[in-house]
Formats: sequence, structure tokens, C-alpha cells
Amino acid sequence: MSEPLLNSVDERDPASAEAPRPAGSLHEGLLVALRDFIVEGNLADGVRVPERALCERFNISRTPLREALKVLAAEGLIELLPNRGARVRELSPEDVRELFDVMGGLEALAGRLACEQISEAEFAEIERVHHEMYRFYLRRDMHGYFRCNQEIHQLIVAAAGNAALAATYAGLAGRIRRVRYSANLAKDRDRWGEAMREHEAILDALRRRAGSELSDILFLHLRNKRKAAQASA
Amino acid sequence: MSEPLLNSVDERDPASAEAPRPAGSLHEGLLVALRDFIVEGNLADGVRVPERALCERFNISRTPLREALKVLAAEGLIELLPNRGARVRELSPEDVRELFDVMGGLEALAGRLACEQISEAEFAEIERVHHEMYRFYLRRDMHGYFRCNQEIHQLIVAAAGNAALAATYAGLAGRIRRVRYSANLAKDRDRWGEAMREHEAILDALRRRAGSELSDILFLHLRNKRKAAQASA
DNA sequence: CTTTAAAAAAATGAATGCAAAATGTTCGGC
DNA sequence: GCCGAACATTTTGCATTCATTTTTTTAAAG
Repeated sequence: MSEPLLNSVDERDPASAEAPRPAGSLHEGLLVALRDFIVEGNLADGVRVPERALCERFNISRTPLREALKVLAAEGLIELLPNRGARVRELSPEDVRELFDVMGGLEALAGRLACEQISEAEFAEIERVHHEMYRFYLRRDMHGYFRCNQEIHQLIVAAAGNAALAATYAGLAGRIRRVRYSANLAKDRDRWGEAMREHEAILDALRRRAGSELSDILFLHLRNKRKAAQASA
Repeated sequence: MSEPLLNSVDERDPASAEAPRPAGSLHEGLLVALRDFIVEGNLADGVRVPERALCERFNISRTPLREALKVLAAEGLIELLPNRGARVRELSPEDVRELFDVMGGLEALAGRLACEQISEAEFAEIERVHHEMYRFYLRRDMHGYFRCNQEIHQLIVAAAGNAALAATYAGLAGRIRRVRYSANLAKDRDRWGEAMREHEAILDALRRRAGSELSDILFLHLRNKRKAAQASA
């Protein structure tokens, strides 16, 4: 077995390896490619990742690869054991709990800031997606619901107009991306309805520009999401 | 001029360069040393930083240095221009505003979480430092006041019992460390008194384990702190 | 047959080398 | 004297190489 690390990527297709490297410096493109590669689950959890294999996978030498690994380690996506290489960081239930709470705190902040300066157009867009999500809810279309749900939260963060917040949020979102979708609402119809009601409250508070209130609702909404995710895990 | 980059560090004393590199891998120690080096303001803002100079400064080759630079760039402390080296990232007033708000959001979260699970011992410790701070306030000892103030906020974050939160908070704190102390309360006696009252409210809400309320107070407290910092700038 | 110790192989951490890009300098033209 | 182009120097980006540590293989002893 020459490629024990690669699960789903077709090695015979070089496009998938070289396409996500646009221009700029090799390092930057590689960083994005490697991050996606890891987030998409191409590396098994906790398994040691030899640098050589990744070098061959991305057709680069070890120097830029190691630079990228250091950055990803700083981001918390992988961990670097001294003299023992890198491994994808496994998220314990405790880690997930913590990350969800921090995401909740950041969304609470986003809601508060959004109330201060959201434009009518931005609010209208959120409202539109909200109603679209509601239609998915009525049709019990979980996939569509999820997409809208994600988009709403993303729009709220964007409406906060704070690049530092958006960057921090994106960093955490990347770390829990793999477990995030495990909040299987289909298994828990009550929770789904509850989530929908929470979203109604979110929209309502945002409409009234009630910052503190929206902040509370968003945090608790994430907290409930976390509980649902952990219950189904 | 052989060392145009170094402002205040005495080149003849090698201890300051090599002491902060404990054991472990060279990279990790270097990362800490470099971060401190930058945060302490040894590199002028916006000035281009040749790798060679830093290599000589820390007595290492370019490879680990470049790895460290990539990490620091990911942290937002410096920025890497393609083929043009690194420069210390200048924080615009807008950047500072954003970072303060995110810190406020994280402290708000910390307060909320602390209310959920702070121990009596932890609360007692915060209360103790609070009273110590109050004594500094009465004596108009700004230095002592600041130290206690920092410690209280740090204790609240610690009491949240969330490592991910603490790490995120620490990352942001490092980025604004240089401007944080510019909130010169001595110039604004009213603001100082107001801050002290806010701290009373913080302690009170924490005592009552009033999460949402404490969350609000902490965010607004940081917001006011930011305004004071920007007014004095 | 299991366990352990030594040696071989491989992987990591760091230094050096090399090509490309950027910066600085000099020389020529106006 | 000022501006612009060609050249030299410096610096960056990446590959390669070297040394050390770790892992695996191998073999021998119990």
C-alpha cells in the first residue's frame, strides 16, 4: 500500500491536487489545499502523517509543507509531536463542548454588533433566507434547512462588520466542521421545532435591534445545538 | 549600523536572546521568543524585516525562522508580503476597534460561563483582587490598579474553564497588547470612577451568578475601555 | 516460542544551496 | 542636473542535504 493516508482522493487525477493551488506563493496555496484536505477528512484521526507522503501528494518539497504544518498546528487543526510528526487532532467531547461555546460567544457578539449597524438590505436578505429555511422545515428537507441555517449564521456574522470577528469565527468553524453536521435533527423532531422557534426569536430580536437580547438568544441557540450534537454522537 | 532593527535590546547580552529558548524543539522556543520580541516592540511598525537579521539575532538558520514567521503571520501579528518579506502589522484605529469588540465578546462569554461553574474559592480570589484594586483606586495608584484590573479579567476567563476560549482570548490579547495600555485613565478621572463602578457591577453580577447580565456588563465595560483608549490616542 | 537487544531503516529538525524576484546602484541619455 | 534603463547586489522561496531521533527489523538468548 503506497498511499495508506489517502481515503477518497483519486491519486490518478492530478487535477484535484494541483487545481486548488492558484497563483501567489506556493506556501499560501498549499496551506489552503492542505487545510481543505484535512477538513474534508482525508486523513484519519489520530493517525501519524508522514511528511513524505504529503510531499508526494502535493508535489512539493518538505520545506513549504512543514511551514504549512506549523501554521495548521497553530490553528489547532493538527498537533505536532516532537520528533514524531503530525497527527490530525482528535476532538474529545470536551473539546467540542468548548468550541461550541466559543462559537456561541462569537455569534452572540455578532448578533449584538449586527444590531448596531445592520442595513435594511442586509436584514432583508437574512429574512429572505429565514423564510426559505422555514419552507425547508415544513417540507422536512434537512439538507436544504441546514444550508439556510448555515447561511443565516454566516450572514449575521457578516452583518457585524468586524473582520477580526469573522476571521476568528472562521477559524473555529473550520476546526469543528467535521462534527458540526452530526447534530442530526431528524432524530429529534422536538429539537428541530425548537430550533425553528429559536430562529424566529433571532429574527425578531434582530428586527427590533435588541442587541443584548439577540446576544442571549444566539448563545443559547448554539448551546442547544451543541447539546443536540452531543446527544446524537 | 549593523542592527537597524533592534531598538532597546542590548546586543552584547546574549542571555536575552537565548534564555527564552528553554528546551523542546528549536522551533517552539523560537516562536515564543520571536513573538515576545515583536510584542515588546523591538521591531518598528511597518518596517520591512529581513530574515537574515533575525537569524543572526537568534542564532538560527532561516528554515526554523521562516516557519515561525508563517505562524506569526497566521496569528495576525505580522504580515507576509509575497517576495517582499515580513513586516510588523500596523493596527489601524479600525483594527483596534474590532479587536476590542472581539475581546469584549469573549469576556462576555467568559463571564457567562464563569457564572455557570465558578467555585467559591475562585470567586473569593476575584473578590480579593477586586478589593485590592479598589484600594489602588482610592490611592490613585494607576500602575497597581492596572495590574489588578488585568488580573481580574484574566481570572474571569480562567474561571470559565474553557481552554479554547482562553487560547483565543490570549491570541487576541497578544495582538493588541501594545495599544492596550494606552487607555490612560489618569487623563480622565470620570472614566476611572465609571470603570470602578462597572467593576463593582461585574462582581455583583458574578456573585449572583447572573450570566446574561454579567455578559452584558463585561461587553459594555470593554466597549467603554476601548472608547477611552481611542480618545487618548 | 516469547522477549529483548542491537543494528538497519526511516522520519524528523535544521542548515545549506540554488534559482527567481526584488531592491539598489551606476551609467547613459536628455 | 534630472530621469530612465541596464547591471549588480540583496532577499526571498523552495529544494536538497546533513545530523539526530525514532521506528522497524533482525537476531540471539532465555
